Amino acid sequence: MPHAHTHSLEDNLSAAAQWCAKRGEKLTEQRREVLALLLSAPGSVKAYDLLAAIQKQKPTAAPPTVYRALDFLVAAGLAHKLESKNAFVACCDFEHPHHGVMLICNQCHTVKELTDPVLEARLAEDAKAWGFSVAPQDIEVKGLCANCRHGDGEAQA
Amino acid sequence: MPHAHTHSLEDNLSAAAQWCAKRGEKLTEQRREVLALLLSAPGSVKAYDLLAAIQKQKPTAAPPTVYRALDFLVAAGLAHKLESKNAFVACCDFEHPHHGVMLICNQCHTVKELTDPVLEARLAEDAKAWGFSVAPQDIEVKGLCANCRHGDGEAQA
DNA sequence: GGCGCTGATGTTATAACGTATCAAACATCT
DNA sequence: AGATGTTTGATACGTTATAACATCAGCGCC
Ligand SMILES: [Zn+2]
Ligand SMILES: [Zn+2]
Ligand SMILES: [Zn+2]
Ligand SMILES: [Zn+2]
Repeated sequence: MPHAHTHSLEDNLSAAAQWCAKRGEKLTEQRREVLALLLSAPGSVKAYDLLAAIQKQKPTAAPPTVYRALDFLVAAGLAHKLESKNAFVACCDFEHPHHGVMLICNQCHTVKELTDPVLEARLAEDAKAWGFSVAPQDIEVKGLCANCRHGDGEAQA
Repeated sequence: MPHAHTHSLEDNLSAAAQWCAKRGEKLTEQRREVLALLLSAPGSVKAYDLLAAIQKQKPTAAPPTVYRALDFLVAAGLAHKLESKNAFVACCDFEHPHHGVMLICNQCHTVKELTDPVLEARLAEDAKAWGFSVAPQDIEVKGLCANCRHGDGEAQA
C-alpha cells in the first residue's frame, strides 16, 4: 500500500485549483492534466513521459506544452523538480510553501518529502563558516526506500 | 595535514597521475587535459565547454572524448559531477575518497567542498525514520559564496 | 460591437546535454 | 608475431530544454 491518504485525485485537483485561485492564477486544463499525471504516478516522472501521455489525447502537444505546465506547477508549489534526475514530482503539501529534503529511491523512483529544521540549521551553520549563504532549495538525497530494501527489487546503483 | 595548497597545476597533475598509477590506471593525455581544464577553472565547468576548449587544440574531438574522460575522472575521485548543474569540478582531495557537501555559488559557480559527519548522521537518521537508507553521495547546496555576497556581483537567482 | 490589453496556447525550430556503436590504434604479455 | 584488453576516433542517435513568433481566448472599456 503506497499511502493511506483519503484524498482522491479529484479532491487533490480541486484543492490545487483553489490554491491557484487564491494566488490569482488559474489551473488551466493543460496544467490540470499534467498535475493529474504527476499525482497519479507512483514516483517522479520525466517531462517527455508526461508529453507522451498527453499526446495520447492530444497528438499536437509539443515540448513547450508540458514544460510550460511544469514551470507553472513548480512556481505555484504544486510540484517539485528533482534537478539531479531531470524529473518532476507532485507536492503533497502545497498549501505550506516549503523546501525540504527529498528522499529519492534509486530503484522505484518514489520520493518521500520531509523537512528537518535541525538539519537545515546545521547546514546553514556549516556554510556560514565559509561565508556561504544557503539559498532556499530542496536537498536531494538518493538511496533505497523501505519497500525496495526488503528485496522487492534488485541491486542498487 | 593533507596538503598545504602551494600546489601548482603541474604538481596537481603529477599527483593525480601517481594516484591513478596506484589504482592500476593511467592518466592518459586526454584525461590529463580535461583534468587540467577543471583544475584551472575557477569553478565548475560544463562538459561542452570542456569540449570546446579541447577542440581548439584538437578539432576532431567529439562529445564522447570529453564524457569518457569525465567518467574516468569521477570514478577515480579526481573530479565530482554536480548533478543539479550538469557540471563538473575538480576534487581538491582525491587521495581521501569521500562524499561531502558541495556549496555551489549561484553567481560565480565556484564550489566549496566540505564534510560534516554530524550533518550526514542527522540525515541518515531522518531517512531511517521512513525506512529509507541513504546511499553514499554528494549533497549539493546552492547559495552565494562569500565573495559574491559582498556586492561583487548582482542579484541571486 | 470594436479595441486593446493580458495571459495562455500552438507551432516550428533549435540549443544543450548525453550515449550507443563499431572500428582503429595502442599497449602488454607470451 | 599473435592474443588480449584498453583507449581513442568517428558517426550517429537519443534525451532534455528553450527560443521565437504567431494565434487565440478572456476581459475591461468606450
Ligand atoms: Zn513539497
Ligand atoms: Zn523504492
Ligand atoms: Zn572531493
Ligand atoms: Zn560566488
